[in-house]
Amino acid sequence: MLLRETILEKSREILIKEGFGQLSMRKIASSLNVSATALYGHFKGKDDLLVALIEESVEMLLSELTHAAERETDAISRLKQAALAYVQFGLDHPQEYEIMFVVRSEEMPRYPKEKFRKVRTAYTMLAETIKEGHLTGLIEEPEPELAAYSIWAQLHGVVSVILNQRLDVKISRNEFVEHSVDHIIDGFVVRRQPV
Amino acid sequence: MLLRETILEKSREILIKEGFGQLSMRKIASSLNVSATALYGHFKGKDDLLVALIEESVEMLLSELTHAAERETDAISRLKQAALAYVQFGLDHPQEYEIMFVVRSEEMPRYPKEKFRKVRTAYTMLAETIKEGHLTGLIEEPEPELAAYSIWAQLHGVVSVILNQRLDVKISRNEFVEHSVDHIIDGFVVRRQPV
DNA sequence: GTCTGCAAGTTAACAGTGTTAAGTTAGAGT
DNA sequence: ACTCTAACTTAACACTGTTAACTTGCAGAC
Repeated sequence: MLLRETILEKSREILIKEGFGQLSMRKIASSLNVSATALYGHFKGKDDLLVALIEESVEMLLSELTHAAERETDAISRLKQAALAYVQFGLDHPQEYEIMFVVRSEEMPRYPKEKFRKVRTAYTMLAETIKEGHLTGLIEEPEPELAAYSIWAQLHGVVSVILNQRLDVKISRNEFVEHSVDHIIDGFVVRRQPV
Repeated sequence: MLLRETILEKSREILIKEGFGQLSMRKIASSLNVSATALYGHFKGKDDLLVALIEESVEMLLSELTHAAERETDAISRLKQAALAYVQFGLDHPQEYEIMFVVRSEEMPRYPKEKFRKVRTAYTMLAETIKEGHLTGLIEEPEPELAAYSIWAQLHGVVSVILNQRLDVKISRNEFVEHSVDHIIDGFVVRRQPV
């Protein structure tokens, strides 16, 4: 019996091992010793399968973000740990990150915007933390939601540049990440000691 | 006579009108009333054609960045104008931006990293400006090249999030851009007046 | 003026993609 | 025992990039 879960498992395996470009319905099917059309009984199409993979990946990411944040007490540390965890997730799971944030909805006409809503949940966590930091006076930011999107975008940029191998080989990856995350987060923080 | 230039022109037309996903060798060829294989006399393959398109687009972007920067005198204004121009270019030319910065080199096995070097020239401009601002004491940044990459990554994130339609509809695009660019650039600026 | 060589195109074909339509098959429920 | 249905099959369509082999027209050399 060919279950939905089995297909997803094998798909993720191929995705991780060979990358998104190599993930084809026929390849998934044949590696399960099954005809390609068999998959269409469990998923409406490749888009549908991909969305299922994406939703699983979002769960993974959210769980890691929550984990990273809950170890800290003050809003700023939480923010920074979450940011670092976000970047780390991208670097540790490049293929998963790609299907979540790089694969354009345009390539998936049948799942336009709504299905991607869940992807956005990542930023609400940021928004909450920022809002909290604002209330406790640690962060000067009148518009937490806007700031959350802004922070998210900037973190996404950091991950993208590394994953797309656009970084100069002379630049240390770790230094780059630290420098960027510091810059992204500390910009929102009220200077703790006067200059 | 079917010239290289004509192919590039038509390719760009299709790219802009229908998007990267719709840009196929056969479509380019047939819209030029020519067989698909004819293109292979002028380009080694689709990768090669794409790289040619990318190089043209990089020229466009660099010219706009230079233009935006040279209107200003101090390093900070130049930096901010260049940053705004970068984002604006991305929003004005989404398809061109995509082939430059989103299409992964993994999808183009024959043009691994080296051919993408020219894309990186954008950041050297930033590095120069930062270095200059550092010398004149307006910017506190001991590592201009690292900072340039960091700024670039963050700007790229801002553009990506908008282009991939990941931004909430309730968030104003202009506000988002302004907020983000301010945050990205001002973080490097020495506070002009004490708090 | 004929002949050669080459550049620029052609058609046919291969291997791959997502997807649909129609047919089979095995097993559970009545 | 019969029917219905879920899960699968093969065949086919319309695409994709790319290669090999063939044609055609034109410029330059003798």
